[in-house]
Amino acid sequence: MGRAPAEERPYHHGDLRHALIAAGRRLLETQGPIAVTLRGVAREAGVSPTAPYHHFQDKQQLLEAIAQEGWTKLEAALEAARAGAGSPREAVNNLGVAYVTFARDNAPLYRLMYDAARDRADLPDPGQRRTSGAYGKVRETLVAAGADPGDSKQVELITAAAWCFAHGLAEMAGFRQFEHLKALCGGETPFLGAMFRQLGLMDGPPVDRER
Amino acid sequence: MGRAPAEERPYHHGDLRHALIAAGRRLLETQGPIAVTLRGVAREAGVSPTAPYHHFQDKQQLLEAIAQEGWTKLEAALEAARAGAGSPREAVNNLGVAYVTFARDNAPLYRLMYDAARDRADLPDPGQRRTSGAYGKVRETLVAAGADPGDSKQVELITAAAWCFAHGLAEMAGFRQFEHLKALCGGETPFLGAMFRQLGLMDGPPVDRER
DNA sequence: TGTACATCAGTGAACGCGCGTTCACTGATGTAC
DNA sequence: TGTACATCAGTGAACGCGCGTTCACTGATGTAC
Repeated sequence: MGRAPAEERPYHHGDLRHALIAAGRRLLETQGPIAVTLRGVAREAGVSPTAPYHHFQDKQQLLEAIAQEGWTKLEAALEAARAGAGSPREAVNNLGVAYVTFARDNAPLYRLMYDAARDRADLPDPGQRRTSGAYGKVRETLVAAGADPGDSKQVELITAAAWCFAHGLAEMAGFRQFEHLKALCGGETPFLGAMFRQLGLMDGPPVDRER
Repeated sequence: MGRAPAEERPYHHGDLRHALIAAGRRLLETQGPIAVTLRGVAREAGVSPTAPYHHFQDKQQLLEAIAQEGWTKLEAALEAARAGAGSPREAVNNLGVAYVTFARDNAPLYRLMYDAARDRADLPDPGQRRTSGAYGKVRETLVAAGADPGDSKQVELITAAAWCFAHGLAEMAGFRQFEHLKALCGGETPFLGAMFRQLGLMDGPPVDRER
């Protein structure tokens, strides 16, 4: 049952908290969201059904921890995408593609992230932390690509629009209806590029702000 | 328990199928998605736990029927919004606002609709029925507003973009982070208008955005 | 250094619960003759 | 028109299941003296 033979496993796990989060993500990806139960996660981690209570108050907190780790992963993926861009313009495109790619590669996790956020009516980081967090990264990148930092309302509008669009695209891109369009565009990535071009974020005057 | 006193209710319900769908939607809105169980729906309809089996093969089919009715309602809302517009341009805006409004006013139903669709990897109508259905309505309206009907790839791109954007906006608009921005815009509806304007669908004839 | 003891991190049995579904049934309805 | 009978649409008891959570416990670890 456990991941390691029982005789090698010490009584004290060492880092059960993270092991439980990892087990939860594993179940999420292989069995889907309904498999992520407290008992199921404990089972997957090779531990008794009550062990998780030493690390999480209840099931909800375990789910939140899994979601939180998802946001951290997403943030890292966005940072990597932005860092690899040759220009601010390219950074915006890369960010969008990275966002949708993350959502598609980790679909059940992505959904859990938003389910947890919805329960609190709050995204995990934007708003509070204005510069860090995934949302803040998008805003920064859009400003670097030419959004007028003096017009804060417009910056917020354009950031919100980009975020909503990426989210909608991420949730839709799995539907079969879009396969024909993807083929017309010549593949998944060109399709995403073409879609983001509809948003027109990158069609402004070519203002370059090297940092 | 039942909606009518037991002594007034005949043994044969008459239209239990629709009564169950209505009961399901009622539970969905008042108790949330986890309350929508087969037994719970039967209870809410004032009927024994096994009665639904005479109308639905299993729980999944009941959920699908609830979702299907949701799509029909959405379609009607979009049609009404389009019909009330003075110009094609206005129709596009109204359609977007109506979509998001529907999603916000029927949030749990809206989510169920997409959950059911995701299980099949298919939206319920677009693709197959090119002109009818909610998706087809959006496409028609965009063409009427100036999209070049000869460029079918561009029509599909713009329709997909509009749909994804509206969906993303619908899912995001409930988060607290956007309240400040809504206030800046002067309310919910102006906010939605400003957001849709970011998409640029209504700012002149669709230009060739290839660079 | 050794030891008593508090604390931490597990176990395993047990609980009550509501679920989806099956089964055999019964009451109501429609129809052929 | 009455009646036998098939069919339809409900009931209610029962099933096995897995869940979240509680409880009292035990083994392992850290620390004060």
